[in-house]
Formats: sequence, structure tokens, C-alpha cells
Amino acid sequence: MYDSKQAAQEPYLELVRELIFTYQAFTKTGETHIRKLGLTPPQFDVIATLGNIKGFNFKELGEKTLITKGTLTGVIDRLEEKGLVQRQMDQHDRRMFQVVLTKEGETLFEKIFPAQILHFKQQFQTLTPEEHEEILTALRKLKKIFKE
Amino acid sequence: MYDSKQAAQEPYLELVRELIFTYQAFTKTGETHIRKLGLTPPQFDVIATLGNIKGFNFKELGEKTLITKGTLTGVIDRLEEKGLVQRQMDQHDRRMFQVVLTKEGETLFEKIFPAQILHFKQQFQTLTPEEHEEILTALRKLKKIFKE
DNA sequence: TATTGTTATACTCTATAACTATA
DNA sequence: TATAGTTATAGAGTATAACAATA
Repeated sequence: MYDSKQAAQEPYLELVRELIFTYQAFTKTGETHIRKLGLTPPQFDVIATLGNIKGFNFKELGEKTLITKGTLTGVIDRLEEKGLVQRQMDQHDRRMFQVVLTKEGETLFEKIFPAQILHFKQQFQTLTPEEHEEILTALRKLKKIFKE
Repeated sequence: MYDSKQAAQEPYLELVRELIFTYQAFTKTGETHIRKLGLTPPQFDVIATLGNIKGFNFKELGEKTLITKGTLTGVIDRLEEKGLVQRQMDQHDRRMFQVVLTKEGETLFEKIFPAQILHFKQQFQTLTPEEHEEILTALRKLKKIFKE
């Protein structure tokens, strides 16, 4: 990924590199876990987005997950085939529908997060509360930079 | 994405959520930029990995980019078709080759980072050197957690 | 006319496993 | 036998644009 000589030329690059490496380290473990559940990353995104709420309509779901509509149709089709989500037509506007988790979808959702986090729990516990807070603050500062 | 009710139940989730949001904030801008250059994200990864160094052999490149070998063959094929990288056979072990940037690849690489970073430069300059260092330290701690 | 979601197209990435060539 | 990289296969995601149905 980003090279260190370049980072030396431009100190901001080192931050970006670290962000990328950190995120990759997270997803590498996470993705393996997700695949074991028989989900692809976009499918996981949809399940995670729908968890604990009543549902989103197709358009909202696309905005939340950053998946474009043409692609989203296919992703939802596959999740519906797996019995994890359902399309619920809107009574008032028949162009629209809500995407909601089925009972099986809910069950899967409830398993995903504890399992993901359990995986890192012991490691997280090596952080002091101060370190924990510092990391949180650091990430927020960085996020703000990218958002403005 | 990750739900906030769940995060309240498990404090580590908040860190993970922040990491994801921060990374998304970065890539959302970045990906648009990358696509405009005619590259896919994996192709960009390869170019970025090869920038400013003599090259990597196929296996090393796979390890750096986290792209599995079967996939990497295709990615490199496409970059070679675009004239951005080259396979350079190893004299000693004829099973291996180095992947190196062509002159055009170098030129592209030299454009990518300044453009990407310029985009955030003013924002980065709002950080004090201490904040800069703190963020770096924080990310490294987090990375270590995911790697162990 | 505008909006919602589907379909079509063409390409790329993905995992996995069998394979070839060299060591 | 082991290693480096390719090929084959099947499925999934991606952008983009044209399309149908409803508002």
C-alpha cells in the first residue's frame, strides 16, 4: 500500500497509511468471519444496517450502505433467497417497499456482533481506559479532517 | 452499518464503529478520485504499493495488498494491458518475477498522492504536531489489537 | 414529468482448486 | 516434494444507462 519514502516526503501520508493498515487488519479478520456465515461484505452491510430497526425502504438502504440501486437489487434478491430479508410493499405508494429482516435475519444479526467482538475482546482489554479514550478522540479528529 | 444501541452495550464496538466511519469518510472521497483515473480499488492498491520502490515479486505483492494469487494474476494482467506495470522475470529463479511500474505507471503514481493529499492538506494543517503524533500512536495501538 | 425500483450489459473482483513449470 | 504463478469455474459486486410502473 502507501509507501514509506513517500510518507517521509509528506507527513500526512503516514497518517493515511496507518489508517488504511489498521482498517485492513480489522477487515481481514472480520471478512473471514463474515464469509463463514455465508455472507459477502455487501450482504453483511445490509444485514447490519437493518438490525434493531423496523426497516428501511430501498432508497434509504442504498444511501446508508453506499450501494447503488442497480447493485442493491441483486444484493437484496440474494438475501431474500437466503430467507434473511423480505420486501414489504408500501400500501400508499406502490412504487416503494420496505426491506426488513426476517426472523432468521434477526437471529443472524444478533449472533454477528457479539461473535465479531468476542474475537477481539481479550485484546481490547489490554487497553487502559485512558488509551481507549485517546484512540476514540484520535479517530474522531481524523474523521473530521476527511469530512470537511 | 453498526448500530448505536449495540455499541452502548459493548464499549469496544464504539471504537470499531469510529474506525469504520473514519475509513469510509476517507475512501468515499478517495474512490471517486481513483475511478476518475480509470483504476479500480484493487488496481489502485497495486500501483500505490509499487510506487517509489524497485518492485515486489508476485508473492510479496499479494501479501502487501491482501489480494489472493488467482485474483492478483488478473489484476496485474489488466494493469499490464494499460501499460502501467510490467512483469520482469527473475534471472536466478525462473518461477518468479518482479512487478514494477512502467514510466507511465510512475507518472500516474506521482499524480495520485499529491492530488489525494492536497485535497486534505489544509485540513491536516489544523492539527498540532502533538495531535498528529497522538493519532499515529492511537492507530498503531488499534492495529496491534487486530493483528494479535 | 419525476420518482422508484428493475433489467441489461460488460467488466472486475472473489474464493477455491486443479494445474504447469521450475526448484 | 515444495514453491511460484496460471488457469478454470462459478458467483458476486460494480458502474452505467435504458426501462416500466406508479405518482
